[in-house]
Amino acid sequence: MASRIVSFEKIKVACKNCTLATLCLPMGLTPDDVERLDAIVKRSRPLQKGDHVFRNGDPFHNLYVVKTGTVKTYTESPDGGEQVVGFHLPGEIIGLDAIQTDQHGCSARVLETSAICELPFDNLEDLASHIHSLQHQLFRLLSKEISRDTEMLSLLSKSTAEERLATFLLDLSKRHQQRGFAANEFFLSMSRQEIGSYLGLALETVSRLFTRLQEDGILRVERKHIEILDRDHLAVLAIKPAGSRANTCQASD
Amino acid sequence: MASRIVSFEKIKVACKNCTLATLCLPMGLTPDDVERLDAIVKRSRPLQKGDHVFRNGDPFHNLYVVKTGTVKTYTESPDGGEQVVGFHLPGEIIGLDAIQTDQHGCSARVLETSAICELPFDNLEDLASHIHSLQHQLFRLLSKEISRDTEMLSLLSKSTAEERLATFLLDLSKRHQQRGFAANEFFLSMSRQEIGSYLGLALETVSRLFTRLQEDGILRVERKHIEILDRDHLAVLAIKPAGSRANTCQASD
DNA sequence: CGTAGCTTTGAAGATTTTCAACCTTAGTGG
DNA sequence: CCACTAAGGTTGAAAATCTTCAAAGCTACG
Repeated sequence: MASRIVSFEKIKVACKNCTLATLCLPMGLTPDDVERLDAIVKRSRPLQKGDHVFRNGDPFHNLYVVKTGTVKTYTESPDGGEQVVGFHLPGEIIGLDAIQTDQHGCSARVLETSAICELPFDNLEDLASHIHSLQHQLFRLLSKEISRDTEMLSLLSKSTAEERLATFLLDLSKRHQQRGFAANEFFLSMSRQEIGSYLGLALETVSRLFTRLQEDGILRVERKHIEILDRDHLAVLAIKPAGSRANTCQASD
Repeated sequence: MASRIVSFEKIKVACKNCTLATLCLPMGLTPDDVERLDAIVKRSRPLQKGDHVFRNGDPFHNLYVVKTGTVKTYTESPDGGEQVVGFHLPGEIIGLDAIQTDQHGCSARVLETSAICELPFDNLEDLASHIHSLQHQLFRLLSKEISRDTEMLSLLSKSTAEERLATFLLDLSKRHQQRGFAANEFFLSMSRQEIGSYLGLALETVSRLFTRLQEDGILRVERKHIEILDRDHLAVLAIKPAGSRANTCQASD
């Protein structure tokens, strides 16, 4: 009983191997459990820019953890165009939407050379039914993804182009920071077009906004390199755009 | 072993009591399991139009199953406005996004007199770690919610007002049908404003679109009563709006 | 019957998209 | 080493869609 809960440090070490920080950091796992979790993780070869992690329609076997690099997930329009539905940074898990159908409902492609780990879901499920805290952690993980999507949804249905881009940049910044990178300076691994697709804007609109934010002294933009100069100002734009265009209902009571 | 898997019929009967068709129908549960599942469900009193199921910030204890009626979930803007993030029909489960934070991240209010069941999540989790198929079903449930959100996200970032409304109506229609109601004729329990908020459109735009779809012979609209007259045409609008405004990327390979 | 709330409709205004041209960067091959 | 090309990015002007503001109509409910 005394050593039932392993220290965070030990978990971190164990997880450094499996890149499962996301999964196992906040749990109380025994060393034994960690070992078993570690045993089911497969490290895949590094993927090159443009390679697919999985494609829409592929049978579902694994969840994937982004170890390094960036992954975009997207759906295809009937006319062959891509609709970006997410960008995924190191430590994030993708493929969660496929559990339901046993088929991947979108495609995932790496935006730069990336390392991706595989998590065979059947094994994970088995393990979860033995390790209660792992089960709980998985529920939380799925729930978190739902929260993220809901937030994004709320963003897209409410806001102006400016608010969308500001929110997008702050979100990216936060995620970089959580992963131990600089909060106010980072590289965009995606193109203006991909950002536009994700935010529901034309690529020209994205470009113009970058220019404007730079003119206003809020950002420094140099192609894909972004520096946030005035974070507070950016945060204001993210909440209330210049001319507040309100699609919200006034409370009815 | 012979009677390990209970028949669908028996499950249906058991579930009629607890409105858990969504949860237990596709599973292989023993009669014993069903009983245990049934035992943790609490039937709440009927809620009146405008009552809250839960509010943003409430501590998370239960998931909720809509038994009859309609529920809207929404977040509040700083300025007091409401941003609708979902409409929920009988058989659907709400509160899934709160697992992660132990707090509800949005509010839920019924749009008409509704019956809502409570599912204490702690109990559900305990049960899931004993019943493997229940665990699996819960994972699927959460995954499905993610898929739904992703689809919605894809819709909002891509499309024109017309495409959004057409998709919205087809989605509602499908969900009505799945629940055994008429597919081409139903009542909207939400206002134009709420639809607009959900779809990211001004309420006037929604109203105008209803008028136009009626003029085109695609719908019959009479306040909240909707009849779909030309489903195929509506489906075309949902995929490719009149003047295809494309925020999609052309595939780069 | 009258008021309150929702819906419809019109016209003006704003934001965003589209089309088009041009610029920049990086990579390739002569 | 330089010119050339392709891809991505920027910028401008016109066009379209959607929102906003305003007013009037309809329904329901007390």
